[in-house]
Amino acid sequence: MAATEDDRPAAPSGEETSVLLAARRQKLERLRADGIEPFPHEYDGVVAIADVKSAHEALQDGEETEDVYRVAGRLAARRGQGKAAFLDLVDRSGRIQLHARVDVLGREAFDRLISLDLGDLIGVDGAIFRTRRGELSLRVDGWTLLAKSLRPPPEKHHGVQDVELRYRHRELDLMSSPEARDLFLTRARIVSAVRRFLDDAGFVEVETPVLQPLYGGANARPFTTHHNALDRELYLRIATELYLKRLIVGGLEKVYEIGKDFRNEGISHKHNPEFTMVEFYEAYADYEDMAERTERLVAAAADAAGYAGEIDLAPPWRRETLAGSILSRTGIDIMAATERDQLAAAMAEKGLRVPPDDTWAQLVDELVSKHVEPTLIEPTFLLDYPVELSPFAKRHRDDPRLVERFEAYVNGMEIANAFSELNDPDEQRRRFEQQRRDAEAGDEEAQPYDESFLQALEQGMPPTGGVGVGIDRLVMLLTGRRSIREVVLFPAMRD
RNA sequence: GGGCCGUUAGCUCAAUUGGCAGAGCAGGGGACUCUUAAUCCCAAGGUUGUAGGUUCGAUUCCUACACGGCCCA
Repeated sequence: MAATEDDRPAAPSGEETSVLLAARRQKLERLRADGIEPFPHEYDGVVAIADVKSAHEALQDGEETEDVYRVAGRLAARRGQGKAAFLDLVDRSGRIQLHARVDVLGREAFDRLISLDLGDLIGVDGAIFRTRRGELSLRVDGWTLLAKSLRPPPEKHHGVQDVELRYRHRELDLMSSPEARDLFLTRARIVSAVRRFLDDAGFVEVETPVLQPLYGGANARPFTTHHNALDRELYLRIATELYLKRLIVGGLEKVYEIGKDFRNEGISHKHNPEFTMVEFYEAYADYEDMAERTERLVAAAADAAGYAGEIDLAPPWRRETLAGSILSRTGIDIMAATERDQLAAAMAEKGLRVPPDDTWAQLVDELVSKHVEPTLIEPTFLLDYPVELSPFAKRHRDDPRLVERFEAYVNGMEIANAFSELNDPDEQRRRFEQQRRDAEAGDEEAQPYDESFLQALEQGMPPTGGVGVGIDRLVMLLTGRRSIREVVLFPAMRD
């Protein structure tokens, strides 16, 4: 009968889409009806697929063994031949081909195996062999359903391509993309390497508050939240700096923290509102010492990541003063043009854009980010910042207009920031007062006045060097990714 | 915040000037004991991001919005 407008089924809706889901649910119910538990509790003795394969690389084409293994993972593909079938099983370490044969398994177990859905999780006992075509495979002697999958997996060959879907449902990206799995395993190795490097150097890992009565330690706006029982506002930290320095006051001497900071600012390829930072502080050290530690830490992380990029990260890195870098790129001497209008005039003379409301410090920042940063491809320390830009850094021993501070740049991107830490409490108090004036003048990123921190400094803090390294950016650098969202498992997304 | 691009089946992608919205994978039925993007046969799968507008007719043109990407600030 020819279909006409009138016999067409009613316009399909969400229910129609769920034909695929209904088929899987039906299989689930069938399994239960047949007395098979679709979600068993355990499966002991599993071996990584990569280990199974590497132990038998020497097998000849067509050679069979009775070396049996137990593997487990997700069913990724199926190629049936009627009374035999090949299936691909994927675990975190890799993929292995399974060979299911009715004469080995018996009719029932065989039929049940090949009627599984792609995406189902199974465990397999079997003997390793190499097919006549040369692929290491496992002959399925027995198998167990470990978890029924009730949703179809991503496309078998292309995986998830839609960027939005990859970010919102990273599990789909991970299950379908070995590259995605490798990336996040590499990220984990980088974090481990950072921790190991600092542990080995005698640093103590600590944890300081994420929820803070007062935020500080960076120029950024915070997220605020509310504590119900205390009925008060709390802030999510923007940095760990001030608490870590209190631990230096307390005598822990070398401390570090790896954790999330939260900054209430725009999202870009270099910025996620929550990001991972390692900060480490070392008593009796200055910023020069910290520069050496930083370049060695990054080299250690690069080694752990198997970094093979074009940029040479081996120490020692290039060192350049901030003022010198601006002078060489633009011909403007910020140490000569020390007044706001002087600098603005110098910039105008060179034909550079001058944001009319910017302060002297903001103009310097503008010059650096526009004209210097993009040129810093090889790893470079920019040294000696204007005091106005650095409320927690100690004055430069040779020039009172500067502080002893560096930012480390690689591939045009800032990856670290460090100071000889300001430990004179009276000087710190004056800096806070300046910040308060900046805030009153409308600077939303100015530091709040932190009396508690000042009291800590008054107890006496040894000369100290401190560094913060952005872990996400380090991972970007070491894995060659252009967006922070690629290296964060679940990046911030709009609803 | 501005500009450009994108959004079509569960997934990956097509669709001529504005003229019946297609394919591959996955899923359903069947054949197949060395396949590997397995193959072959059959059937099914759609509110084309959302809301409007123009038109006899819109996936296609226009407006707004949402989400995402790239570039700029």
